[in-house]
Amino acid sequence: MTEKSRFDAELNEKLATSGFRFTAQRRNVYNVLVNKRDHPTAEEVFIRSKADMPDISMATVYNCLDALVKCGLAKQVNHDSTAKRFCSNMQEHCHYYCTDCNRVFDIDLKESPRMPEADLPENFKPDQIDVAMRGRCPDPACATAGAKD
Amino acid sequence: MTEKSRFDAELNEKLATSGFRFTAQRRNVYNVLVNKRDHPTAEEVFIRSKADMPDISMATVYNCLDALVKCGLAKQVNHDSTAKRFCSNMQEHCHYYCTDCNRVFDIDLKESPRMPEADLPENFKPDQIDVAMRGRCPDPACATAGAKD
DNA sequence: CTAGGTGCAAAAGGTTTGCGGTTAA
DNA sequence: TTAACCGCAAACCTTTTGCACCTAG
Repeated sequence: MTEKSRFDAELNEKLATSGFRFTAQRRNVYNVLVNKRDHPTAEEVFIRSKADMPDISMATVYNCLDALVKCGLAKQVNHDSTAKRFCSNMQEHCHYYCTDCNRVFDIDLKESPRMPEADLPENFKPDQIDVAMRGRCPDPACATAGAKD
Repeated sequence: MTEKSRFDAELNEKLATSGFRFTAQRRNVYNVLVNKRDHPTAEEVFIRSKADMPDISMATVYNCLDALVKCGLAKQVNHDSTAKRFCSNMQEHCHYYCTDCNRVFDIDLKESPRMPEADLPENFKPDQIDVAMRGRCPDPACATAGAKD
């Protein structure tokens, strides 16, 4: 099986499991997310998708992103900004938001984030714990940006 | 000093420190945030503010919320939904998002969230770590909502 | 064949901006 | 006195929706 057909087969299976059809647009959008994992906004996905598929529409990009989130191939990332961003890294990780350049970085975790039972009021039982960090990133332009604040 | 004038004095000082003026609208908006700490959206703040100040405008509510965030009296909370929410609890705490009723709960932390140096790539130095949890809240309508999913 | 997906255009949130008048300091 | 702030309305940006056509299964 070629690399390309394996990509398609895996995407197809995940989509089908959640009752979604496999379409060229969904493959294209998923491909965009996987190829450059920089947490693009829907608009950025739209622009990149048009490179391979000039007639794709914004509404379809939203539809595709929604389907990918629902079938477990992508996650929404909620930044401070208004537009939602998308992440195709489904491994356990957390996000580092650069307060200077606004980029979002994936940070792998060596241990799962834990929330001691003792800290939780009775009957709060989280399914999921997200850790987000804010600070400057190592890019020299940001790391040395102190003066301009 | 009465309770009311102490509230005003503290607000005034925080605003002044960041170069903002003390206005009746800002007092009103801050009062709304402090009185009911349920993480309202800008629109909800607008509605509640109008109870005491019927002529306040939406643009002013945004301006006031922005000033309060900038002078350290409130924080933005980024939910999954589109509208930003606001939190006047400035103590270290984390947020629990009920996946059923969408309410946001403050959870106090007994120890600070920590991120072992070892987990961070070189030169990432977070100023702030946010922990968010998702799951059902203890409200009976949510806690027993499994069937309808 | 047909339910689900697509493209388009219009509408619906949510937030920001420009401007003339008002006000805190 | 005057820079900052207010209210209003229009603009802007992001996301959703309605509809006629198309296509995967």
